[in-house]
Amino acid sequence: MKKTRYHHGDLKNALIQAGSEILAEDGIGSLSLRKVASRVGVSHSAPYAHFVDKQDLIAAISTEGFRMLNERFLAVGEHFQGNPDQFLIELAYAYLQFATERPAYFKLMFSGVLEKEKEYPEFVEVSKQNLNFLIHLVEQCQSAGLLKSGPAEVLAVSVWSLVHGFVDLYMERQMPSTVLDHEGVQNLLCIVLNQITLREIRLVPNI
Amino acid sequence: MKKTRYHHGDLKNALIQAGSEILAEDGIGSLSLRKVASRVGVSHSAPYAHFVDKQDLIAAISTEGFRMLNERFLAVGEHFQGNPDQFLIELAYAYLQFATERPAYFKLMFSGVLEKEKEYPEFVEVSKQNLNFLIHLVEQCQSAGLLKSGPAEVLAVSVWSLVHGFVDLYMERQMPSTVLDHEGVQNLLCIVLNQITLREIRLVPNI
DNA sequence: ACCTGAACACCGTTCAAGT
DNA sequence: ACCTGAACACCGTTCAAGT
Repeated sequence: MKKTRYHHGDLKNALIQAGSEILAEDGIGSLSLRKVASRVGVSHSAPYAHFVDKQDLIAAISTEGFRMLNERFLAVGEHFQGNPDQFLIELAYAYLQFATERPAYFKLMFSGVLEKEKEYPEFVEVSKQNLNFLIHLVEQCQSAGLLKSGPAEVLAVSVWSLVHGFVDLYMERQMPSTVLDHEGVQNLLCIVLNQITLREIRLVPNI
Repeated sequence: MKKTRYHHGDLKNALIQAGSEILAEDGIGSLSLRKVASRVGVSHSAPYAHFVDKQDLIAAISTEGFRMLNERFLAVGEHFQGNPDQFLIELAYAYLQFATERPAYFKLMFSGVLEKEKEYPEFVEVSKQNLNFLIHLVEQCQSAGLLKSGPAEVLAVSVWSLVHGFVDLYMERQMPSTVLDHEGVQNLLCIVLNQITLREIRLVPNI
């Protein structure tokens, strides 16, 4: 809020915000420290008072992305409580939706731009939250007879692999157009998801 | 072979080769046109006689990567002819192995570094070959009763999504260490793969 | 046809200096 | 404590000029 002050007040968050905007507008290739700095109206070296690195800024933006994905997961969770069939398909759909609506974020988060993620505790923390939510969801699907029994953690990894792989290949335009044109993305995602379910699940239009 | 000539002879391939080497040695962040040029001993503007862009060079290197992956697939195919159970697990393992042995290549190929892949016909061609091989393999697994029946193309997309997602998340260090330490990567990949098989398949040590 | 060298507009990062 | 400006070593890309 309080901008154009000579000490600015909250430059760190302003830089993260500006970085997110540049990412959304012009893609990952245009995300430079100097551009971020100039967008908030500070000198190109000002960011170094708040981030040790470009990597450090990227870690913050990436963490923000995982937080956004997390929010979508939680929204799905709250909306479909006690209906595991819908749970799984809506979670997958939320994943796909996030990727298509915020492609640059998705790319930043899952394309190894951030080199040493283990060194950023906030990043590790929010990643862990995402996985824990997924494990919890898998457990509910298991007790509803929708998924195989067995260690929920392992099954969560399977579900995540399938959904992430599908969405990633879709974003990379590696999905064969023959199949995409015929089925549509959402429908295809549903069919793919059914490879690991015990009962057939169906796509519902509303969220 | 004929180097240090003033017209060089085969600069285009030499640049691709040098780019591959830099990629393998120092990672994707160090891959610059200028460095590639200096490695083969030409001026920094010489590459522009053979590539319109940095993207153009990246397309060539990326295509090279898909060709390498293709070769590994074919090797698996030749080795395990008529044994669909081994087919599937070995294919997944080959995918994982390629990613771990050539992480920079894997990242380059599947991280959206190449912006408009559709504009590079060789890239499109080799991608198509990969998918066709996978479809063919899925058909064999289907007739052996290892995979669900149904359109092989759709199932191929499912298999690929699962394997790619697993390997990608593993490379991004998003796999929970709890499960990784307990199972081991290859074993976990096998367990994950079993989520889509009708019969249980097991990991075999040799390739 | 293929390559060079200077030039331009960008980068990330550092550091002495200012408030 | 927070920010600026000059400086350095890098980029991608262009273009007139050389062979």
